[in-house]
Amino acid sequence: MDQLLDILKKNQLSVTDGRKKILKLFLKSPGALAHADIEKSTDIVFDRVTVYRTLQTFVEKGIIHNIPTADNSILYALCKDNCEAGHHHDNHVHFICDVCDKTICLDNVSIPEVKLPKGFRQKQTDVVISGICNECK
Amino acid sequence: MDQLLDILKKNQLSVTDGRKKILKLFLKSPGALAHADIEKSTDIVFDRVTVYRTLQTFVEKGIIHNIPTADNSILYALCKDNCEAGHHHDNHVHFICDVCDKTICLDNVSIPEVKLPKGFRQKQTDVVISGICNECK
DNA sequence: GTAAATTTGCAATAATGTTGCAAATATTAC
DNA sequence: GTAATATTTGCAACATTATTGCAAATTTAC
Repeated sequence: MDQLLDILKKNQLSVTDGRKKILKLFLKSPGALAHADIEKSTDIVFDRVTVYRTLQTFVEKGIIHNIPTADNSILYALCKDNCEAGHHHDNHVHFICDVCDKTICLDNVSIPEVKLPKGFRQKQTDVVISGICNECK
Repeated sequence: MDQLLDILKKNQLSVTDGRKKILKLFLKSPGALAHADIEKSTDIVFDRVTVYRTLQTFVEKGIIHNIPTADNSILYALCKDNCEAGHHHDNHVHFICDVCDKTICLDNVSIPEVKLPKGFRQKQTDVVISGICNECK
């Protein structure tokens, strides 16, 4: 059965063309996507606003998560199965290639423990590594 | 002697009111600053463009560095002494408080080693932890 | 001090993100 | 399938954030 429908229905979302196409993009893409990437994708001819709202919905439902970047861009990537709405268990490292500029989720590399000073309570840890990826070198 | 002048001259920058005031803000601030923080600061009455260019110059010279965030904001923080132009040795953890929304450089918490898959070459590692800081709890 | 180099502010422009509302589409009940 | 209801989409307008060129002002070097 169709994976797209499956994901959307599991999250109690109406199945629309926009959501299907954007979700398909994520499933096809090896790395993370910026809003601009999605808008520029020739497959998708939807309004800017629709893209914004779709991404927002997907984040709320836990289908995708956003990745911290040092520049001002917001990147989104698919969440693994164990993400629920509002609860992201996104404990892998993100890699940004300086050459091809792509962001890749290193699902196999887990985030190391970090001990914080007294009084700090830790909720989420993001690790972003930049350098040269395995395709560019 | 004046610390501000010292830093600016070491980096071969003209000493101007704007640069002095913005640099002073960073020296006073315990954590990281967003562009908006700097603009809103009552001390500074410079044009937006000047703030943008000053921050850009400071980053290029290695005086400040930017911090990755999961939302769209860009945060800047002072670099420690061992940063050179273009080469940031910014190996500490950044903490973002969910309550007061401040970003703090945890200079004492160093970044753990992360082993990458074959073919990846690592240049910089950023760790951003969010939660509740020692003042809000 | 003066000349040369740099920096600043203004204006215009571009890019990015948000909101309200009517039209279009999807879902539910039958 | 069709009708009623709920949701989503696109448009328009607007708000925020970022960038560029150029003349005026400031800083530096002499």
